[in-house]
Amino acid sequence: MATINDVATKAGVSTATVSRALNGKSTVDPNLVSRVLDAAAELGYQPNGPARNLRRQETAVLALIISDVENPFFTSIARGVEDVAHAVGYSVVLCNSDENPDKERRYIDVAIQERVAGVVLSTTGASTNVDLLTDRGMPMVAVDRPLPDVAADNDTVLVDTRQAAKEATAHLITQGYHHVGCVTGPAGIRTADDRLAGYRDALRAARRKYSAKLVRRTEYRSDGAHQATVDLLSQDERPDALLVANSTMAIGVLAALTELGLKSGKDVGVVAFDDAPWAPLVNPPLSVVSQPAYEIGTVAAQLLLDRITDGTRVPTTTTLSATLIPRGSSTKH
Amino acid sequence: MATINDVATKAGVSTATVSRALNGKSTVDPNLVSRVLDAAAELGYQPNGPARNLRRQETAVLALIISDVENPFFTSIARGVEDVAHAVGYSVVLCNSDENPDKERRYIDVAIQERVAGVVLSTTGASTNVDLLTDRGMPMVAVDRPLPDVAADNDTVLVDTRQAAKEATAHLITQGYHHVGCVTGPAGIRTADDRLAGYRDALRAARRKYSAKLVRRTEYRSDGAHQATVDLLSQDERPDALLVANSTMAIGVLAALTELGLKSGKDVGVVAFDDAPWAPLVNPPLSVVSQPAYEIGTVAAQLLLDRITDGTRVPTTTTLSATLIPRGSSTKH
DNA sequence: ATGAAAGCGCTAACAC
DNA sequence: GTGTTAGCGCTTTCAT
Repeated sequence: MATINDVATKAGVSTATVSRALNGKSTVDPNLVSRVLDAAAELGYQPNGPARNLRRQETAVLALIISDVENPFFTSIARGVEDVAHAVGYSVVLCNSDENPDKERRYIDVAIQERVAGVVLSTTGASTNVDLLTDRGMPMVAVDRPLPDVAADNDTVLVDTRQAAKEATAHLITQGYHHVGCVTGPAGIRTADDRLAGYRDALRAARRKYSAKLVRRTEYRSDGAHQATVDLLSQDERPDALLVANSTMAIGVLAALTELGLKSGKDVGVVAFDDAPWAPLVNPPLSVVSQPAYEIGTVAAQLLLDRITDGTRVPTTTTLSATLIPRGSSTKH
Repeated sequence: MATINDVATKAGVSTATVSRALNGKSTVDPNLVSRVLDAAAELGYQPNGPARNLRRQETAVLALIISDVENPFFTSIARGVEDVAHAVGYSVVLCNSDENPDKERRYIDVAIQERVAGVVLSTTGASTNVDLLTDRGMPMVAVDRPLPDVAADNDTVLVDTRQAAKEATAHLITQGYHHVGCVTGPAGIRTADDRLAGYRDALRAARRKYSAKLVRRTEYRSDGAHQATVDLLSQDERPDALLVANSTMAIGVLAALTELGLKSGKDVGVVAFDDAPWAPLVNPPLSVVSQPAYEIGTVAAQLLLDRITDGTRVPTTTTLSATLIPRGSSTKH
């Protein structure tokens, strides 16, 4: 593969001149510039990234570590990050941690080793090595889920998911459901905990008693939620409505209801987090809590880029709000 | 950030020994090994990837260039690629070309510049620079869509989408629909063309006449399909069934039917490509052509890794088959 | 404005 | 088994 040396020889100039011409740095004689450009084109020259990065001690790539590429919420974040990054010449590498602390750890190592310019991280929260990042002053921003307190003191972009969960639950209560239950993610995952907390807030505000029997916690996955729903509804004390913590889970919940011969809305009120594209299509249409995922991505990317250029700026926490979109699945008729 | 030099000094050995100890190459005295490991741990040493890659002239990262991160079909492919790659210590960077030739071109450049070990590409097909890849012998495999003939002669993993489209259309005809229409992607995108071809095959086999009035081609997006559906159904000669080319489009089609007060299955038979997780949930459940997306990914990754280790192996084309899953949306009652 | 040369951090010959 | 050293391809002083 052609190197800068080949180009220099072909153009009859020094490598320094080639470098300058190609990067538009300092001033180079226009004649030489075009000679260099021609030579480069003829040789099909493509700069060697690793060499350049090694020398410059910097890269124009951001790492985005998320927990599930198959979840539309995270892919929307990804798009937001990408759009902002690309606009200023950065590339984004997407790393899928699969809600698995080991994979997350591994990707953090990769990010450090590849000396990426910064990372956007949605942490699983459990015993990871985020401190590796913070310790060496790697620019980074946490999204969707804050870092464990130890690390703290970094830019963060969150959604006020607790408040949203409270509103969604209150909505179900207002709609006349008497025993609202909750299907949320594993303990320790911040969003899962917050949604549960918001759910409890609403019960308290409405003077309903909280019962652990109406709550299930499982992986943020369809099948876990499916099982949990069957389980919840086969008890004596069964819920007549459910707050569901994300759209992947909602699929499992709705499938379970259908199997059990129950109609969402009429028999069991349902509100789920995340406005998946299919939510309006099911029958009845699914009521959702819509999170500004794309915006999370754009804001995070912007913060990250800012921090890369100015490492001293004081860390901020941005909290975006979610909106309840009531549809048929939260009305009895 | 600590370098190999710091570790060497701290451990009282040469950098070569550190390198050997850390990489498990050749044999190093066990005592020295542990001294090195301790020193490295104490310093929080993380190897410098670019430096290593520059020296080794190789990287353990694969690039996966797909056209839509938000499409479950592609994210399943991504998972397949990832799982195989990770098992052997490779990282995967996901690049979203957004069905945009410019972005695709740009990502191909990035892949070359970063000297990735290989690339898995689902090309938009239009005037791209894939030849840059093939010209310099970059290991690569095309998925979902073959490369333009010029480039050719590389590993390819496809789905027999034409055959599947034919079967799906035949199924609709068998179910008693008389005027089957088709909503597919833009001309030039191979999968879109093939699905249309399969549709025509089926019409021919059933001795139905083909009418351009029953066909619409739009972006592989929900809103395009929405518009197309409204358009198709507001003609005099209107279809009573539709073959839809992917699940993103299916969302638009189903939304349009609902708006028009039409019931899928009963009023308009529908079969869509890709078994999205929500497909069984809509009412009636959506009949689909299920493509083995995850398997496309695993096969492609395996082929790519093979080729990386043995550049001389003769290129193969693997064609996987899709399966029709009939559900309620393709029955009149 | 241009060239010579040093050096980023690492690995792999090559010596010993 | 270990150390010395050259050099991967590039950018960037430092001269001129």
